[in-house]
Amino acid sequence: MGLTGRKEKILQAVVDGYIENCQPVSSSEIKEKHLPALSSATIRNEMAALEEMGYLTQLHTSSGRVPTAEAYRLYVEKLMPRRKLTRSELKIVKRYFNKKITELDEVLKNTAKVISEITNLTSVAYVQSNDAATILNIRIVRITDTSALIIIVTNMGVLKDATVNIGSGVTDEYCDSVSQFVTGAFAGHTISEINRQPNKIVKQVKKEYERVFSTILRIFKSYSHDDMFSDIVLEGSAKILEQPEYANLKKAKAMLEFLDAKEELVPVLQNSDDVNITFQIGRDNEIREGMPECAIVTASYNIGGVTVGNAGVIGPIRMDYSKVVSVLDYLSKTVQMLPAGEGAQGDGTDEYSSSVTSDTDE
Amino acid sequence: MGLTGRKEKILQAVVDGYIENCQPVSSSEIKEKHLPALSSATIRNEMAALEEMGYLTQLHTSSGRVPTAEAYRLYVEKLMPRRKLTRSELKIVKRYFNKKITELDEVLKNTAKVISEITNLTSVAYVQSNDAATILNIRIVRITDTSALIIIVTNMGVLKDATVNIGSGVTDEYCDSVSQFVTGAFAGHTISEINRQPNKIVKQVKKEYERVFSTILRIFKSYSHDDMFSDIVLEGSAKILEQPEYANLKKAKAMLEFLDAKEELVPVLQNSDDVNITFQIGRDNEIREGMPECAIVTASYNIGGVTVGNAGVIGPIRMDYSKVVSVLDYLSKTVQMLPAGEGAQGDGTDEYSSSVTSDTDE
DNA sequence: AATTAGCAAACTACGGCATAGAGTGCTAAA
DNA sequence: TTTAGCACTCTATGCCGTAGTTTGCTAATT
Repeated sequence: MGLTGRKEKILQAVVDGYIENCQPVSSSEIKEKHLPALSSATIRNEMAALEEMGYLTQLHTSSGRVPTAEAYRLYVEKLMPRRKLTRSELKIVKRYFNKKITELDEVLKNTAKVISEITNLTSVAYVQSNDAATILNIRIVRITDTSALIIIVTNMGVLKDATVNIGSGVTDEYCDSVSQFVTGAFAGHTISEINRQPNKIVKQVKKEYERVFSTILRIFKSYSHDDMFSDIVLEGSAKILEQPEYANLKKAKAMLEFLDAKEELVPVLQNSDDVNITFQIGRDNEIREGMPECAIVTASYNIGGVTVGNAGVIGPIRMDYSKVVSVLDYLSKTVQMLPAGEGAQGDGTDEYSSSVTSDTDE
Repeated sequence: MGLTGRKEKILQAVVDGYIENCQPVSSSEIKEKHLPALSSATIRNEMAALEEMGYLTQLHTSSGRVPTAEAYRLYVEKLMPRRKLTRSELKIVKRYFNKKITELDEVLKNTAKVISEITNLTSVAYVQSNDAATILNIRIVRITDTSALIIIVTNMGVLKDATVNIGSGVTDEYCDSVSQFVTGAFAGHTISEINRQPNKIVKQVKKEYERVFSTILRIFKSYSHDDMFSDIVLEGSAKILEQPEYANLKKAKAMLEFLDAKEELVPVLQNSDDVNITFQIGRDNEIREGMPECAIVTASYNIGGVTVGNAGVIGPIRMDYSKVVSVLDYLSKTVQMLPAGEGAQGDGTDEYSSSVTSDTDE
């Protein structure tokens, strides 16, 4: 069922007004600020209709109207104004990204900080575990007489390094031969392929390579989708308390507890890969049970078509979606993430660094 | 000025009572629960004296007494009961530490979680940057044609690995020769020695090694005390809101903002190395300016006489110090941290794992 | 000299009450 | 279809009085 232009205008006015003040919006307020040509009575009638349609509610019979979650969904889809970042907002971005950034962790942290600072909401960023990486090379490096370091190089960067304890005296020659063997075995395959059917890919393993071999398999396992490894960063959790909807201590606590359990946030933050920005607006079934009422907006960050991570905000359903979208959009376009997969280690040189361009292009 | 035994008893009763209920303690309450032999009037006189001495205050003329910060300081030093962990508390410890733990990060996180869960306070743990580690070996491993990974092995574990970009085609032979050179240059020295006078330790560097060399120096720099690298973990920040003293939204927000700025927490958490447990009880000059009123109790964790990190709690001045101390004490004695320095990488095998003994020995 | 009973004074916490103000829905007129 | 006018509903706020708690002080007691 479509909305007439006037209803749309009024709905937008209510949402905008409520986002701004967190106060029920009255008919006279709308008349004055947005539709002076109409009388408040007419606007009241339209608002009553919008309530009938499920877009508005009242807290009590003599209060103004408040948008429903459905109204916000329509708002982000059609109604909301598309902004660019203001000069001062761009300054904030630059402040965090103009220096050389050498670690993926830092990019994550800074992204989250920028988002939180500009939107004044709690933000979250994380690197997605990605088992689509293809193995290029595996190196075993002797550390002590009995232990060695495993280095796995993929097309998305250096994966993870774990030390493995190899009973007796380890020689460099032994390491080289294991390196050759495992590289030969795995190179060219993606991690998910290997996880799915390790036996098919590798037919036979020499007895003395067993230990290294199983350790490597274990590392791959930790990258599978089921047992997701991911680095998650939260910024500005105190900002939750600035939102009037969490002024109630009980609600504030529920929200903070939700944020505290970082690991459990991951499934909630997952968004569909084909869309750049995902909205989850207080629809309970979409999100974890027992979760406090809130909205989550996330953007996925891609490198060469592959999603490497997500970043976004968590806040009350009444949030400034327009601003949030503009920030997420801008960052996803301009912050160049390191061309390395999850768990990649830092880079001591200047070759990779995040850059921010001066202009947005919407 | 010493306290008579009776005054001590009354003071202890007030502190204990206030810790338990967060309610001003009245003379009659003390009479009933602790000193039935005395009249409330006598106790009132003593309490007035304790107020005169700076150990108690009242919120208003007709309220009971509340301990001052000074009272808590005396309490933790002399008055408080020394407990052992209860059976159920030990269970919590075991729940987090009975599985194999392979990464220092995990130990940190679990330590913080245990502390937070048992004390019901916000806890914090961090690994101290330690530049006392001695270099054993440095390996340069070829990753791609133009880049290599630097692995630094110290007596405290594998330090950090950074990729370095080496302009033209990198061969394994080149890597080996660089490895030999830098190992020869640095092995046997501590990081702080190298940071202090790199030129004295290494006289001359071949032109083609320059790049790798400077990258390594930069890594060492990041471990110096000035530019501290440290991993800091916060657990249960939502628990702050359970404390009545932060029921006020403004105070809660101040506290959460303080916790949000993790980096700034480090200097606050630093404690004197020679003492096992350090108390900072609302003495403003000791702690950062603008900090909300709170108490911080930290324990330092040592391996072989070297402090590898700290862990503790942050909460209201009125906290259950007795319980806090018993937990910190127990953990510092029984959780065996990984024998690896800061920044050590994970360990894919079972060789290192944290263990928890079943009994306390106080 | 120390302790205690008794009592007035101080102060908070709470519930009830009345009032002001904001906003709506409805009806009848334009 | 729109609007003016009005009664009705509900919240928010401040005021007031009362009940209850705890203290400090004084005078009596041990």
